[in-house]
Amino acid sequence: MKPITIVIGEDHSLVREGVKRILEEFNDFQVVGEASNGQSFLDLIKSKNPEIAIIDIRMPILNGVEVLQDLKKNEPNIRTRGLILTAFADDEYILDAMEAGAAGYLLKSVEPNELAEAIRTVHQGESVLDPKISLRLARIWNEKRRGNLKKTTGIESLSTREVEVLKLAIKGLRNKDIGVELIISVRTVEGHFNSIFNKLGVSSKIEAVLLGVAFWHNTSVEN
Amino acid sequence: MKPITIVIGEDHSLVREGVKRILEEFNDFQVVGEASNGQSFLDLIKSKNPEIAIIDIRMPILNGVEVLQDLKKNEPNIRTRGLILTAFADDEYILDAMEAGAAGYLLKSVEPNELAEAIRTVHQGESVLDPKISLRLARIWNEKRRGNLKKTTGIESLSTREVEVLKLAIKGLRNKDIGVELIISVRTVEGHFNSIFNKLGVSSKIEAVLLGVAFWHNTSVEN
DNA sequence: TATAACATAGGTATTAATACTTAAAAGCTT
DNA sequence: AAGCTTTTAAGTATTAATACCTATGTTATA
Repeated sequence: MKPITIVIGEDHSLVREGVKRILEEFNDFQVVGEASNGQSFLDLIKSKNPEIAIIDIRMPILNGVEVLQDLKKNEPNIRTRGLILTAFADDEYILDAMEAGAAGYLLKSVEPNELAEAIRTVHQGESVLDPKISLRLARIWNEKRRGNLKKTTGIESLSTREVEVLKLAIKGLRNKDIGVELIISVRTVEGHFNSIFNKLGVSSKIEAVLLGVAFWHNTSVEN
Repeated sequence: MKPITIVIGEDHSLVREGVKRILEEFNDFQVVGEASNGQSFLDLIKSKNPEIAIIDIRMPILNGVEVLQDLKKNEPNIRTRGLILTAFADDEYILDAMEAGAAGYLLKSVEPNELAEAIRTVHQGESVLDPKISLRLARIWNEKRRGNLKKTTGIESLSTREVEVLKLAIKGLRNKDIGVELIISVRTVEGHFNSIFNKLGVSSKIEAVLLGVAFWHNTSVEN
């Protein structure tokens, strides 16, 4: 029986080497390459054409999602299946990764055996999603598909336009510039912020921005 | 020759198991235990009394620094040497960890051989510090010892009062409330922000707050 | 001791942001 | 078709923030 060929993209050497050793203990896997940044990882996948690519999202130069997007866009012949393996359950990344064609999304808290099972599942053409994040994904998924559904809490209750506005604020833009960016009036931007404040239960842009940052960045599942 | 006894505290199974396998390849190391949260890690150290404890900072229940602090405070007989191994170069943690008696501070981007060398060095009674963060630590160290020194870049160039002001802004307070909190006039707060803007090269509180958040929270060295 | 940075704060002027109201077209859901 | 949320945006009023400048006492450092 031929082993499943795997490449690993992960910028932390220790994690990368560790995962490699874990996988090598299973005799149906063969690690055929590893990379420590997104660009060289992309090159690696193109040259080795492995069956499975284990992808860390946070990598220098190109992140894991961008690697997947590039493959989807430019390399229709590459049939490597991407399995995201990350420390964070970052909502945006989850959705982007799935849309970019990721076959699975796992957290680094999975056990070695679970990882092995996930690889085999993905190799057989199915998808895997870490139970810890499937609920979260379901919510975003519905939101995106139906436009909007009954929201529950905070950031997730914002409309798409409100999210756009808030994200620009998180980049440091002031209302006027947000308006220019989105080609709408400052007054409209102000109006959006008014809704945002109400939905988030805050009363200043800074508070809203802080909630946004906490939600979209370093959202550890443990917290 | 007796191997060096090691325990590992790390909440991500995959990383924990990976590090364990890496260490087991060296015949002068012996992993005698592992834990996935701070509390059980603390218990493990007390019961196994290993020579080296490899500690992830971000763990559930108790974080790595708290584990070290507890040992220092309550267990003078435990002579385990703590080696911090983390994905982030979080300034506050670095300093706290060193003060709590950490014998070393490494990033997960070290190579397996470097980790092994670090363990041996620490075992011989010396300290190790990842080169990527030693510069940063030196700066904080001086700052803390001498009160304040010539700062160079960004956040680190802020005076203590300016840091206080900015941190309150990061909690979402507006200038008036920051003044109330610090018992100074709003005008003074404004003045401080003026200096902060100049030092950080920005022109709004939101930008300053964002820089502060990036600096004090999830400050990945790679970015 | 002299210089520099800090922390304090007021003056003045301008711009930005927030609060609240109203309104109208667009797109869904029921 | 009626009802709902979005997205757009203006009116009006008030508060907050930013940009300058000046000034004074303190503290630290060369």
